[in-house]
Amino acid sequence: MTKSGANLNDLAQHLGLSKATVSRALNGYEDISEATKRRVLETALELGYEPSTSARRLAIRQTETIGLVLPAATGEASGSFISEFTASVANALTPQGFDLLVHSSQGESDPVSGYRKLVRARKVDGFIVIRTREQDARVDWLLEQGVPFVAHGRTARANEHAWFDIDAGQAFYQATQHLIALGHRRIAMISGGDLLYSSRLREQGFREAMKDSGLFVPEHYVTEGDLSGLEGVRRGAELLSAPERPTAVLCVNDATAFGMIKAVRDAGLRVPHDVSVIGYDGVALGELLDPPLTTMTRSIGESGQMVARLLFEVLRGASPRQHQTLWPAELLRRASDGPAP
Amino acid sequence: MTKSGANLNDLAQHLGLSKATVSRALNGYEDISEATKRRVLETALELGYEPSTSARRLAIRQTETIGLVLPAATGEASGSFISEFTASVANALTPQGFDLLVHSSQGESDPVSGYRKLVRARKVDGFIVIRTREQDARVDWLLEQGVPFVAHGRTARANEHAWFDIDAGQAFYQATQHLIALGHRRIAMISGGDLLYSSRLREQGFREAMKDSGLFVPEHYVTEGDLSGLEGVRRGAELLSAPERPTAVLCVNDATAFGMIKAVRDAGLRVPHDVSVIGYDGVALGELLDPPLTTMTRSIGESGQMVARLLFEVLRGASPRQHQTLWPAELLRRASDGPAP
DNA sequence: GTTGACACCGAAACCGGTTTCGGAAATAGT
DNA sequence: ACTATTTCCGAAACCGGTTTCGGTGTCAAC
Repeated sequence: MTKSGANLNDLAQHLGLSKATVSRALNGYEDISEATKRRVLETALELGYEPSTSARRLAIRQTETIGLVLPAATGEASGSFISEFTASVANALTPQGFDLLVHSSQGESDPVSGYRKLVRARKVDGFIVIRTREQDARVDWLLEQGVPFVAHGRTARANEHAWFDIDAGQAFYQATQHLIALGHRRIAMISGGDLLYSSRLREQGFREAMKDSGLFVPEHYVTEGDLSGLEGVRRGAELLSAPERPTAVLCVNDATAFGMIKAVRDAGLRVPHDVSVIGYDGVALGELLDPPLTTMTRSIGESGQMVARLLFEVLRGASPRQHQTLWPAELLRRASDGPAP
Repeated sequence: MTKSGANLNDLAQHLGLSKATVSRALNGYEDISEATKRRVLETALELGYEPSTSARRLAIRQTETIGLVLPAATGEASGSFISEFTASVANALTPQGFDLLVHSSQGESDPVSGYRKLVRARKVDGFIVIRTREQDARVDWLLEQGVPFVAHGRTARANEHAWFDIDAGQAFYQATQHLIALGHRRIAMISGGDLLYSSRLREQGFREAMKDSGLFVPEHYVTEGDLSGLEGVRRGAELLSAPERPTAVLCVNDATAFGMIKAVRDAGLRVPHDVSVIGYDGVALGELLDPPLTTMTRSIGESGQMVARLLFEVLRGASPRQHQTLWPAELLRRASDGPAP
């Protein structure tokens, strides 16, 4: 892997200058004359010189790398989110000379162990934490260790760390209002439990909207899936066989909504004629469903960029308190919602 | 990031030994007595010593990192593939002490530039190349530079490099035979053009099976999508409005198949009663469709592990010729295929 | 009592950059 | 003309490991 010949020493000798001067010239220091700077740049180009990243990292005591550890149980549900998010983060890192190190914590029972490994080996300067939970062991540990990071999603300790989040609670509030405006009264929700803090917040958004409209939510109208389509089918079937069948069901994510739609079909009913269904995520496949899924969404790519930007601020030493960003989601109305029967 | 105190020097002094001895003790060299080895290990543990990865990488002239550059136009179609594949690769790399560096080539017109950057900066020891095309500029360049890599998927130069691939051609051959056995004669296919070499191979598998059964494939029966669901809808609509409407359609991937199913529905027909549809990929959401999608598949996680394993062989200096692996795919029969009308 | 082999360990070079500190030359100030 | 600044560059230390090459000390062999 060291076929490219020229290192800093070669370059310096070739120029009749010292390593120090060449290094500073290449890094644009002010105390090098314009003339030599130019000369150095030219010769560097000519010799095809490129600094060794390993040497650089050792010298500057930074890795210029940020870590992303993929959660263990990342079902198909969040597949496209993860790939798109990863790509956009990597993309935002590149212009700053940073790399993205992806680690997987499959097969490890402890969600923190991946982080611990990377920190102890000093392989990264900071982390991006995704799919946050309300009580998040990873966040606890990073906070305790004082490792820089920004979370995509809030936690119970959101006021202590930098985060970026989509205001899914607000989105569910509005979606609920939307359904109410369509005449629905018996509205249910398939939540995602504690797998995702956002799941609870979505639930709260739904509950508040109902309360604000003076509508009652029976106990069994809020049920907990696991963000998967299969659970959507099961929970959906339960909801539909309940004594007072709901006329609309909000789903914590699109995968669950797909399952819900299947459950409606299995029950011999139709969407949205008998039951309206709304999801969250905006996966492209929703467009192809029968009917096309109404959902809530926000550009994943923009989220990734935003998170990366926040992380740079944090690395620069900014207080996390000033780097907590909430963006609204939009209701993408397709055809799985309609007036109450 | 250098809060952890002990480095090799500290450790050596603390032990009254030299750096060299301590280093060799930690790396299990034979010329260190068992007694001191033990002593070193213990003290290292006690002091919480962990070698600096940056220093190590500089010294051994290796990065112990492999690069994965995400293709620019990776639509939602391959989202879950990429995330799952990435995770499994990262997972397989960890036990060997290797890291996965993910780079994105969004916004860059040249598919090679990402690779060039990583190689010049000496940030990786090798690459994993995904979504290969028949004429693949990335493979050409890596071959030319002599950079170690293994491809997930074949190319026109498959005999020159290491690769791992699923035998999708064979899978399509069998799927076609399966449809023929069900009585279908007018079978069409929505291909993926040159975006993916595998797409052509799938097409060939289909064509051969037809030929081997003495069936004719009209010109317009093989049409080219772009692997997206939307194109599936469009191409599907075209196929259905053709004079001799096909009774079965093979789709290059599941996303396209989803689109095809929608096209059938839009045309007022039913799957599989009027038209059978078969996809490829085995995405979980296919299970929730109406009807559940018949598809071809092979574990993505196993593929990732296999690719990683091959890469280690290549890095060890093995000839690429001995590291070309083809695995069969399986037909996952759900409910979108049936007897010819 | 040498000698040779062997088991263990240390000094120092090296990997390839960055950074501190100071010195020489050129310029400005009086 | 002589000092005081600047301007520009070099020597050397440093980052934290690995590796080469010897150099002891011990023990068996002769």
